[in-house]
Amino acid sequence: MPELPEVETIKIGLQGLLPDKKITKVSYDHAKSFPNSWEDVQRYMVGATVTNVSRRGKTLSIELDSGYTLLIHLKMTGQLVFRSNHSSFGAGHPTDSLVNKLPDKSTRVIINLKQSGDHSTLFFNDQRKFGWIRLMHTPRVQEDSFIQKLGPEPLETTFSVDKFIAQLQKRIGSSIKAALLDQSIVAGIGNIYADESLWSAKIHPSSKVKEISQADLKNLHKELIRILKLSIVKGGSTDKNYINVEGKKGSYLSFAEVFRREGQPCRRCGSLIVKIRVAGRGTHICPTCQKLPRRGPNK
DNA sequence: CACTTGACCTGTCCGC
DNA sequence: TGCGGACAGGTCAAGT
Repeated sequence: MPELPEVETIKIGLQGLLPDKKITKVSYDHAKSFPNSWEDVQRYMVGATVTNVSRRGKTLSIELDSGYTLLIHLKMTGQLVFRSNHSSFGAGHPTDSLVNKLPDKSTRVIINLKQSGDHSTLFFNDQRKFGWIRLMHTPRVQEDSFIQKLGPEPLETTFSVDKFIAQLQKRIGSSIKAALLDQSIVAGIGNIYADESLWSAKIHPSSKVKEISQADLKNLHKELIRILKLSIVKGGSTDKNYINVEGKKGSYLSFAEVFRREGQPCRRCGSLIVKIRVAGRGTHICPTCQKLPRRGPNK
């Protein structure tokens, strides 16, 4: 579910909430959502204080002063929601807020926190159970195979056009959509931002990487960065499940040009947006703006 | 080897 | 209203 802008929004939220809070209790049952042993959780997590929160691609890290780190991937339906139990702590939440309904049947992990007398709770909810939290020794996070495979961060200044094009050479025969979704090419792009950036750059998602001109790839690089930044400003995209740490939805989708806009007019040319299937994923395009490079229909 | 397709889960929506 | 099937933003193993 969450892609880079959503995870970044969550990271920013947690950065303002978690550091200096001490973990007092951890409740969990589903082994796949949180595979660490009860003993390890007691030893390295309970009693530890949060020192930092960071993001790499779609992965979040919550660093603890015990020398351990919680590595978190939300996959499709994961949510991290924070609730302060201290009544004078801000205005609180509306009574019908999702925040007040937690825990619920999708809650996989509950982390209780404390800071100078103020109690709070971080809920990890995940309807489809694809997401995970892993407690690991901090020095080993960088060597973790999942983290190691990740490509460059698209919002870092070192992510140049040349870097982007060089990365894409690794998937030269794939469709550009499959290449964008490959986390080892560029970290953090998912279905929404792949579709949106390809529309902006007027590239058909089924185009093979090798068929796309340098000029178009250069443009795609620019549009991708622009869109990711814009989405972060808008608090990310909420299609069905995504909410931030306060339980609030993101607003980027109201700015989306193609994603979930099938049947509606393209804002550039007026043609109706259609939904097709590329790289096994639902894919939204403007059939007029995004033409396949020469040769007939795709596949 | 390069690339594509299911499987992992649960919930929802759509057509009959 | 009920039921079957398709589909959902991610990733990896298995398949071509």
